[in-house]
Amino acid sequence: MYNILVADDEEKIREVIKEYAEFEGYTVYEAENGMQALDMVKKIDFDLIVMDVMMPKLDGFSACKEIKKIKDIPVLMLSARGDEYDKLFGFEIGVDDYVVKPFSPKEVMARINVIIRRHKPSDNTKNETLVFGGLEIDMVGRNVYVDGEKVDMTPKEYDLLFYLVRNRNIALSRDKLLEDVWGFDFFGDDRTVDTHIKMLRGSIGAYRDYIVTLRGLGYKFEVPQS
Amino acid sequence: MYNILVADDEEKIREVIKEYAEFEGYTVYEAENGMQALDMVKKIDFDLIVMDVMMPKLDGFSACKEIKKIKDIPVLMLSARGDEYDKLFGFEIGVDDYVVKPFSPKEVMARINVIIRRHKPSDNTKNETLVFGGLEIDMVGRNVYVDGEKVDMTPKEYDLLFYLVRNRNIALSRDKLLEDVWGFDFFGDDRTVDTHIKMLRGSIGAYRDYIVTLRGLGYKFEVPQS
DNA sequence: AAATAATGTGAAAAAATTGTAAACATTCCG
DNA sequence: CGGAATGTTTACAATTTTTTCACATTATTT
Repeated sequence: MYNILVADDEEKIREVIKEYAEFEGYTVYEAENGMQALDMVKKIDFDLIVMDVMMPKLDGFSACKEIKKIKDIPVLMLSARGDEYDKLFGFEIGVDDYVVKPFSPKEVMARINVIIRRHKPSDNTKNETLVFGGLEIDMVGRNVYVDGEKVDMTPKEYDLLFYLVRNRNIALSRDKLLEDVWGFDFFGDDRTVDTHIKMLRGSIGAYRDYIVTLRGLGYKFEVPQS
Repeated sequence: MYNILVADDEEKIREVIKEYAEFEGYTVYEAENGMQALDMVKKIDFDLIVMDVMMPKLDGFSACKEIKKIKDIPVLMLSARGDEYDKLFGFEIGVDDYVVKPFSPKEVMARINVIIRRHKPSDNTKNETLVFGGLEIDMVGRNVYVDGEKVDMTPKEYDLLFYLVRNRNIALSRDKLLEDVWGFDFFGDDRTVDTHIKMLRGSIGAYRDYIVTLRGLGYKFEVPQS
């Protein structure tokens, strides 16, 4: 019924959680590190990810950050220590809950149940398409309609548009866009953003000026008044 | 903006949470026991309830159960022990999160923020706008309105205005302005500031004298008392 | 009131930013 | 493997913005 991904480099930990979760009817997948988790997220739709902070290749926090860019999947973080800074940082980047090792499997399961129960109903709200005049945006289905006509775009265009729309009415610098849409590991040129904005504007045709240029800064999505 | 109810029989606990929460902009109400909390829930719409398990008259779990019958308000439970049984029971009756005493106020605040953010999906539609008479300033969206009319400005004008407004009622020397708005690496003329003040005053038209000249010093933003 | 100093203003010169297209690089697929 | 699609960089023109500077105006001091 529900798919769970358990990402931890310790096999024992994965085993324990898997056992408990499968007993409660979840389908459990495993990943050994953050990178692997990230790859799996791209392919499979998980309902929850249980992730260790300390993992080789890509640590839990970074993996979480990247995952949140792709899909809105709740994350339950496991940590070896109850370090408060870790916790605070985790909550900031969108971790939904936090369990300190050594943990009781029962508690972890209780928290998993709470998170899933809470996350599911909100799906109803998320399915809606945002409508800005003749520009309709369905982020879940990755569809964009211009005057009722569906338009195809490149992946980056979708990502960029969705990010702009999610953060509409907010001034976004090129750096911010690069960091959040491209990823922390992008070391390219500022102007790449401009090129994609150009293409995106081309794709949304008549609504091209919903994407406002903020000279000396970057861009923002804003529906013009009246 | 958000209303929080803190229910605990220990005044000290209530105080601490109240202090932290008010600092973050929440409106905090207090209840000394479960029964009082229940009564208040009937009258006031809270966005979150922080509740102790051990309370006179009506304990936290029972109060939570009763409250959930009336309204769907998220509950963050405080408990003296880290008793696993308590936790499991709490999650079952709809407790959203669980913090064990003694807790760190910062962690509690982080959890409060997470729960509220999750329950009320952020509304990006409107930004906080500072209003000075007919001069409205939305720094997040980089918008400035003069008598309801949106005005376009150059990057430096925005930066300068925002800086002046952020530091309103404070005398700012040209050097200070150059250092903070232009950057430490600007090696130009003092008078550059004057030119930009001139342009800025032009842009905000009727409200031009909200930017006050301080002879021999620099400038400041100050709304004149009629 | 005259002299002095500081600020306001307009316009030209200098600098920076952005839109765009095209070249180049990379990834994705069959 | 090879071609198509996508992504990135680069170059350049058009435009906007910033800075400077000369002079006007205003305020302050003597």
